[in-house]
Amino acid sequence: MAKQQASPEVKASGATIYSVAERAGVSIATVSRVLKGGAVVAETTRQKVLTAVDELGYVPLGAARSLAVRHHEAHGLVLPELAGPYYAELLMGFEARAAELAQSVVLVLAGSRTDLPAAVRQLATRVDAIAVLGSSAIPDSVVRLLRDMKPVVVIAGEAGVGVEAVAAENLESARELAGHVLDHGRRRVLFVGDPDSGPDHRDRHAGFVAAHRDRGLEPADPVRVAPSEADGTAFARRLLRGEHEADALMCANDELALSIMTTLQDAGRDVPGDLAVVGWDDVMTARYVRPGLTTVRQPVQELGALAANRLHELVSGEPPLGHAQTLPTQLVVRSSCGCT
Amino acid sequence: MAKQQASPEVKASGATIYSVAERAGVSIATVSRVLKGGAVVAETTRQKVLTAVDELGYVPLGAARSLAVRHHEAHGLVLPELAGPYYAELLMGFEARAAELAQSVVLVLAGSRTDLPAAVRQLATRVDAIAVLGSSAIPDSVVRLLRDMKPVVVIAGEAGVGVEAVAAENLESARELAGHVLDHGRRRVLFVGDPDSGPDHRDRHAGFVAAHRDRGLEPADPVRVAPSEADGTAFARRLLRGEHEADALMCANDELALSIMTTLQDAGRDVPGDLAVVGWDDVMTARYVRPGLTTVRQPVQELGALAANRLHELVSGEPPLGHAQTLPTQLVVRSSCGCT
DNA sequence: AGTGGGCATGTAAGCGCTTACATCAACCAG
DNA sequence: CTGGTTGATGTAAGCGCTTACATGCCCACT
Repeated sequence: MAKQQASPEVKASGATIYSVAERAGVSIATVSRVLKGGAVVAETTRQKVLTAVDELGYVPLGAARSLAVRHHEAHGLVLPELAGPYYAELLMGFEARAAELAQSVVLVLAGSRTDLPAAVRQLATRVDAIAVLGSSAIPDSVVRLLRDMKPVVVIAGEAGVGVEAVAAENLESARELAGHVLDHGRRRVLFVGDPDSGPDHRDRHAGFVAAHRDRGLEPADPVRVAPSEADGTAFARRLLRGEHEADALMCANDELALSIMTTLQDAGRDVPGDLAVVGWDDVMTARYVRPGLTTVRQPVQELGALAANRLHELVSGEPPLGHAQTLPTQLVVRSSCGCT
Repeated sequence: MAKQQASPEVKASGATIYSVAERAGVSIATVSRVLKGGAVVAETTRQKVLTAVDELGYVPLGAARSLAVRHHEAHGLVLPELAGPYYAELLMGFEARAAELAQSVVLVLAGSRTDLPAAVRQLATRVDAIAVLGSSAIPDSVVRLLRDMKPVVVIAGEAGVGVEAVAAENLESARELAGHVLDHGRRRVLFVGDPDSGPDHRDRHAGFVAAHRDRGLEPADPVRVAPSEADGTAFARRLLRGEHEADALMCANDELALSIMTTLQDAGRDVPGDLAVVGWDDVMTARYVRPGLTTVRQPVQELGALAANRLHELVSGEPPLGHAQTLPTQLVVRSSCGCT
């Protein structure tokens, strides 16, 4: 019988640092050193180890390493869902920055969990720090829960004791946007969206109010509508039925604005002639519809990256910031507001 | 001096199963049992433990558990990026199913990695199985690498030795879509997209060819264009300059179709009068543009869920399927194809 | 030749869990 | 009473890594 030989087709595993060490004829410490790199190892030894790793198809067990070094090298991210471009972009920015920092990202979508507290509790078990989206879809209680387990940063939400926040600017840009609409001569502009659905939308509404006050005008009460296509369409129908009076709509996000605008157009209304419509987010569709949707662009990816970055700094022991970090936004004027 | 007492404001950690056991006056085995549930523990003991857990703010260390039980209870997912709704939806479906199966999901975006092989190698270190998107953005070498480390399923890609595949149907629906366009009387239809950018687009092109052959027609050569907005716009400009001749375009995806369609319209061309345009994916914008974009809807979320499911079955020791699993798609006829 | 200092490697002690097995008390049947 | 059950808990052996420290070797000096 010839000497035994590992068949290369075998799906690996079973190989541990011990089997590698044995095959290479060295100690496990040496294997660990060559795998990690950076330590002094003789070149010939290194080669022997690398060969053994290869032949055995050795894949280190992350859990063992994590246990030994006592951290996970992973960040958690909790988002409501991924419909629409906003969260996806946020996630891209987050993941990209996390990758640079050599952190894995483990994702939890609140929408698909029947037991969110349990899900985040279990998330906390396997990451070093967690970013959460500040949204009504993610109750405060969850943030509090997280907070005394791991470092937490809230995205587009509010800072609190033990919780940092990063956000895009809302109030001033909303004030600017609403002002822009009012300066077109519109006098009955409605805020469509729910100021209570999160600090983000609350601030947009606050800007809406401020712009009116700036001009000595009295703002109308907000029309409370969930920020989704379906709810936008439903609102548009009510508008068509005459249940609301308006010459302009400032919507809490683009999905709302777009669904409303097209529903009105399909019913023969002229936008912006009869009614101006503006949104928030600058989603892809905003530049494809006619008239182009006037909206506000947020640096969403940067926001995600910033969150990942703060998480890492927090984990690395940097002191928590007392205040929220805010990123500037940009008014994108197209034609739906009445501009030509 | 009064007895020492833990302040509740302290950010936890440091607490281990040992400290909990000590505080509760039991052994670590008992703590483990109550935390895991399902084992016989006296009610009074359970309460003592729970109280101690609470007071100490104990968060179990996932790595330690993983090491002891010898699996991660996590699935990896490798996607090219997250721009556009396709991948985001896929991810949603994947995450939702993974959640049901109590698996964490750790995400790797190829786009943000300078060293993808290293990234996936390190991913393999911390998950039990991995789903990869079959795309030219993710080289085959990466899939092969993964394959002899962990169970792998390729999404919208090809099965191979040791690699399962799940996909949405492409060929027949493409044949149907192309046939639909041809049956409108169009005789010079161009396939816009790159058949080599992945099995998905390759099959769509194959369907395009088949539909021509079905009718005794000779298909034009594909116009090789990357499936993105920018490349679509560039192609549209070439078309306007007369560099291509066509009365219909079958685009590899909606982003391409939409950017081409609006560029043509902005230049005064009539769609579908002068030129019919159809896409693939049924993104949100497809129903907002005028004319509505005729396209094909894929069950993207289900595809993600299916992948997560197979991963779990594979991990649980079920035998690999020899063939790819295919989900049906649905032709969505609007007006851009020439229908009224 | 003797000695000290690097360099390369090995030894072994954890890291914080799970779990098979051992123990022990309480109880019941004989 | 005694021995066998049963139920609740404890004991201790890993799981596969990292890393502080110990060891041993080779060589340059004196």
